[in-house]
Amino acid sequence: MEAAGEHFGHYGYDKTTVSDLAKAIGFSKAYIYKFFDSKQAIGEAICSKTLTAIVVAVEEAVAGATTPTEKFRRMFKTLAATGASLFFNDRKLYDIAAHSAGEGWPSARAHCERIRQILTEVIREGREKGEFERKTPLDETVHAIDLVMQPYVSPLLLQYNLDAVEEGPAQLSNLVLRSLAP
Amino acid sequence: MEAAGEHFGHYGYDKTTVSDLAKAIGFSKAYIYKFFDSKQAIGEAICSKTLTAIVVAVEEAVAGATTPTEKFRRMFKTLAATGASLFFNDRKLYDIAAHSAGEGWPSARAHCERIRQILTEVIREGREKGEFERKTPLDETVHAIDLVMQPYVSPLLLQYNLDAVEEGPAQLSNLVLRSLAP
DNA sequence: TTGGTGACTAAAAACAACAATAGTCACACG
DNA sequence: CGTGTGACTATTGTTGTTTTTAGTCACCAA
Repeated sequence: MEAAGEHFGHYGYDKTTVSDLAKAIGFSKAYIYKFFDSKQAIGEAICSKTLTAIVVAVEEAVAGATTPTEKFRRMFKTLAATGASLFFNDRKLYDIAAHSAGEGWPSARAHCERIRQILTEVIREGREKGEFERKTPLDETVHAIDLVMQPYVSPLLLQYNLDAVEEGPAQLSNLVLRSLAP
Repeated sequence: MEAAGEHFGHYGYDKTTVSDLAKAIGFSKAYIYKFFDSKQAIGEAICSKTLTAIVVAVEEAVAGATTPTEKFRRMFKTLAATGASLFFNDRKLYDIAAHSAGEGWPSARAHCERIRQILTEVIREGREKGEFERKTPLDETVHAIDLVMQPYVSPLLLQYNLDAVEEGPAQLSNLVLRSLAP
């Protein structure tokens, strides 16, 4: 896993062979296939790791805020910022994540699902505290906001929205929060 | 232009040569270059034509509604529906439009600009009639809603949102309209 | 039985030789 | 002088060939 992170991050997914990985850890290629079903499985594993880092950053940002309103703002902002940072600083890893999202790999699906869960929790808390309106069905609200965030959640879409990564989330947060007003 | 529409729509941009176009209209290839600076220019021209059809459909949908609220709903829905229809029925033309958006050609930029203008007009009218809130600066409101619609406006992004093309616009319309409530 | 491998194959990538194409230009015709 | 073109080139795409590479398997050693 460590070696894979190194190599994928440095040379990219396509340019690193399973033999390279084997050599790096001093074992034979065949042995690697005792632990991973395929090269793609290795890719998914490190993709998961990468995306989990984003989720962790988002969770920390949310935990660091007090009101649900502020939690939502930070959540959205952090999501876009860490995603963009990944794009600019670890392009090779980003490309794997984008590919993963494009192919609908489980790792990418899980990531979207996690983000959605965090969002649901923030909204739920906001409703409980009376900060957000309660008329619209929770599912509907969450789903709509999820759609709004999608361009910044999915690595596949993020790359087309990099120019809006600074202002976009803030402005969209404002819009969403107006729609959540009781 | 007619021949280009035919050929691009049938065989795709890459697979039709400028010579094909010349042959189709009974002139030499060199003569075409008296009217167009490059093959890309021809592509942009028919791309413009394609995207204009979408704008026209949207304009008609807006004109057919009475209240600004309804105008916005129809605008969004029609935008996504005609875009998706282009994708499924004229895939080759869609691909040109997507490529155009990806490369930032003027034709695609102009299209986004037109959509934004229509949106601005709808919001402005809604504010005048007291249907929409007036506290938020108009520019900010429009820009944020524009960001929300982007995944359905840009052919480049639309292709990744085809699964949400049925429900998405309706749900996002609801969200946006809640945010516009006075 | 658990930890580990070299040797193999089918599929895919890299490459090189070749063909097709975008774009130009000097020039012909009325 | 306006309408139109064949012939040319640099570049891009295609095609067929050779190398790599993902993935398997029978087998070895402790």
